[in-house]
Amino acid sequence: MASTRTELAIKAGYLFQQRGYHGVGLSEILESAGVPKGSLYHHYPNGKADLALAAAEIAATEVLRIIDASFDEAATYRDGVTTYCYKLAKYFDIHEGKIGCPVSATLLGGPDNAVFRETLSAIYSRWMDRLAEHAVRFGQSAAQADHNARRLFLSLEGSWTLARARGDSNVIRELPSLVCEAT
Amino acid sequence: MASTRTELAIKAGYLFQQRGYHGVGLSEILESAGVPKGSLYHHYPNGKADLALAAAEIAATEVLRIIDASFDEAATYRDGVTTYCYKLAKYFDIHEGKIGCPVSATLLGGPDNAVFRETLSAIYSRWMDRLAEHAVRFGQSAAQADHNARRLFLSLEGSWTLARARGDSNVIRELPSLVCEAT
DNA sequence: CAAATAATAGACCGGTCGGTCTATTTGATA
DNA sequence: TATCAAATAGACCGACCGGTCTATTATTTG
Repeated sequence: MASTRTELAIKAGYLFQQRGYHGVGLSEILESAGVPKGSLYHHYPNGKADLALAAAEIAATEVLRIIDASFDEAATYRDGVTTYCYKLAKYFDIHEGKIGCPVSATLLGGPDNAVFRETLSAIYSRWMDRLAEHAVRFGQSAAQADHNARRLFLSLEGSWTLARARGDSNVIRELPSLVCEAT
Repeated sequence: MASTRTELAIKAGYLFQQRGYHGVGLSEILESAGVPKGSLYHHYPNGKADLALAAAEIAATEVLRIIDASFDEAATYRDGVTTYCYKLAKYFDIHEGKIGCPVSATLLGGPDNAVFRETLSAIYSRWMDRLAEHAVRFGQSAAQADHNARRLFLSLEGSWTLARARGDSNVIRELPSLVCEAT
């Protein structure tokens, strides 16, 4: 098992993704991670807010990892997009369709804090930049790559929401044909 | 002023859209609407949950109205999309960039309730269907129309999220060039 | 081994949560 | 005007919230 500190952030992350920052109480997080309250405030002196930022950071990095894994093994840009969407759909299913974008529920639902919004904005930019890098690697111009990265990202955010509402991950799997021009 | 019942739902809606179902307390809703607690439970016997459903329904209808207003006065499908996005961006600005999709924060952030998810799913379908109807009206085939409606809807949901994170409504205004093929 | 530090453990606190309940006021109807 | 339901008003409740604090146990380090 990961360190207590990491374990807390991961478990808190799952819960935040399901029911939002204010929808989850500390007691539930603590119980889910099997950790007493003293440990939480030892590792995260600012409590819930710290924990949410850490959880978002971990989730954001995990998504970057998935992006790389998807595009590194791809033959074309569209292949990468397809693999990426399938991996995310699988992730969605594993969590019983109760989970949305790994960071938006945590950070947008949180306190009206500027730090939260800026962190979220930075994470989104990181994702889009990475997607664009891969697009460039497959021969797209910088402008094309940015265009396609943003298009994919925005649609994906929407798909996550629609998938949760419908309880159906296929919405995510259908994305490639929606965002990529017909071959 | 609208009836107490409607006023409550509207004000509650704005607050839910900003901070999610669990992020807003009854006391704040009551204060915002200038209504005592007794009235709330008179008009909405099931309390907060009822109120959220009513708020979502009102917001959903308002969006349909905006869709119609945008496409009815348009010369082409793309014109309609552009007007639609501009209207929504303006709505976003009016509320100081603190507001997201008028229904997702309210219903997805709410109780883990099946009714909430089904209501949300139905609202989304209504929006996409209406968008597709207008697309057909501009000469698109049923398949094209569905494709474009879903593409617009998903990107728009994403744009709302990104706009909130960045505090910038231009993300929404840039949508038409992102989701419509180059003219 | 001794001392210091890190980490765990959980009792406890004031405040706020959503919800209930009784009382009063308002407005329609006879 | 008398009656009755609709609506308003807000005191009150137990539960839970995030957070603080002290005590104890592990772990490192001299």
